Amino acid sequence: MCMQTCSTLGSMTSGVTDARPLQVRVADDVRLKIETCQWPPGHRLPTYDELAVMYGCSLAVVRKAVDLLKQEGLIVTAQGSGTFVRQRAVARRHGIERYARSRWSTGQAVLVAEAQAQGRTAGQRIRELTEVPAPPVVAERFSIEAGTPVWVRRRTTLIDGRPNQLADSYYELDVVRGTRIMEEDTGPGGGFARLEEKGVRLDRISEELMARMPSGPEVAALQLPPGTPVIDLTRTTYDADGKAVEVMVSVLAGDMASFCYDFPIPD
Amino acid sequence: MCMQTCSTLGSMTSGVTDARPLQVRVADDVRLKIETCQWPPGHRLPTYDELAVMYGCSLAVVRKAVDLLKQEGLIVTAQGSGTFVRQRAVARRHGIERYARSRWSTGQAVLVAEAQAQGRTAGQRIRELTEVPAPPVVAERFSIEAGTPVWVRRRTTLIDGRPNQLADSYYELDVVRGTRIMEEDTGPGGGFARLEEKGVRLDRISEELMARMPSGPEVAALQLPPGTPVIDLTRTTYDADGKAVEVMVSVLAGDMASFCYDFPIPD
DNA sequence: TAGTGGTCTAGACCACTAG
DNA sequence: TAGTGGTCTAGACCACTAT
Repeated sequence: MCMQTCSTLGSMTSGVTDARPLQVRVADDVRLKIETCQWPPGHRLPTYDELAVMYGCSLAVVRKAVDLLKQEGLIVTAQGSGTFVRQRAVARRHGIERYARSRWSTGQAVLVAEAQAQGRTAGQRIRELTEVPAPPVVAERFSIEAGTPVWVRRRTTLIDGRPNQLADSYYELDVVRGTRIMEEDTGPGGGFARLEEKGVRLDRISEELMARMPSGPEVAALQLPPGTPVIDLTRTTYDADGKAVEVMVSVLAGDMASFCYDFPIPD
Repeated sequence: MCMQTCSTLGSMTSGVTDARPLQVRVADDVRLKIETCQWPPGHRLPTYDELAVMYGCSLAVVRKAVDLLKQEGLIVTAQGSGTFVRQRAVARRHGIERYARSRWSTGQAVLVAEAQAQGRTAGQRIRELTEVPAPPVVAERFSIEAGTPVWVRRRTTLIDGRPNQLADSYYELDVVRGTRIMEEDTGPGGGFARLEEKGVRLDRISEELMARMPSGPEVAALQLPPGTPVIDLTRTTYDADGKAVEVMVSVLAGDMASFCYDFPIPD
């Protein structure tokens, strides 16, 4: 195999200290090869040993450089098998049409309807159904005292079998008492349909989004590849009187989510 | 100083291999201390040497653990000074009211109006004003052939002096020809005001968001702390005929951005 | 079994910050 | 100047994958 040293890494031979760290220069060079498709998606990179020879550095430096590119989400490593240029996951689009009343009022839950529209399969696993003291974020939106008992429905949603969201839906107790929202299976149309059955007229939704890096446990729960951020999404649903009836606090895998909002220019 | 070994890291003494990597256990323990505010924001962590003694491991393992927490955005390191629990930056909220016609039609640019409303100062630096072949994403939204010449206005926006967004606004040539959108200073009310002056009636906006990790150059341009994701935001502005008149492709620092959308439940 | 990536050690030296 | 975090080396051993 052709294995030649790369002489493009700036002043590596001289002892001058005006260059960036070796690991960064190595990472830059590899990134360039990937971005120019010299190493296309799915391509197997040279082994650590080979890279060390190519760039004339130690294994530890190669590891650091590979770590940097993993953090950027550019490559993935597979123990015993190799290092590969990452195939970007196709993100699922979240448009506001997923909340269309015509769908859930006819028995199709939001999650399932949206997945079907995009040719995917949806699933969910209930993690917990219980009464808890309202966390500050939730209390604020319900305009109640933090710590007031509220009902929470914690679930993990799955797309094509892969967990993609940790979603906790909060309700005031008297809103859900006696409804199937307190049960594992909420029935046709999901929670929204149950609320309207009870006489609550759902009117508006407010969504707030932020991006951040996942914690260790979130990486595990969502099976996140390295270098994948998460989206914190807080969704508040209001009734016709402007009263919040559901607050959903969720964490989504960033590589599987894209959001789309379409709105008229406000006056 | 009280410096005792931590015995909470699972089976560290036994040679059994059923535990997670040392660096992960160390990171977990430190994360716990931070989350429980035993080490509050701004607190200086023990030095690498001290941590190595505390956890009974080598310096390299401590470095790895610290790297993990840096990636999570939980801590920051300062060479020569120490390691500190990160103070979360207060994110700027982006609500759709920032596009209100009443503001820019009276001479206040969107960027400035939004910053002022939140008690911050806004600024911008024009990086480039030129004609380019339309990138695929842009061409698609304009419904033109990719590669067709379009006008682009590349700028870096600043909030409180820190760069927070790389924004490239694209226009079809005959839309901007002869307007101040082709100049550095677009004048009062910004590009939106100039378009309406020309007889274009702006009607709707569509925003698409995705989160990802920044590339090396983006980290530099946006001065991103480690462990900070970016938001890819593509904004398309349509006129009353449903024709796209501006496509803005931008990259925002994730730790300074939060988005809020409020909409009626669709039928 | 050979070869891959992952974990871990011990230690040298440099760059930066603070007193 | 002392002490901090950052870079880098050399090498041992383990866990996993392919053949």
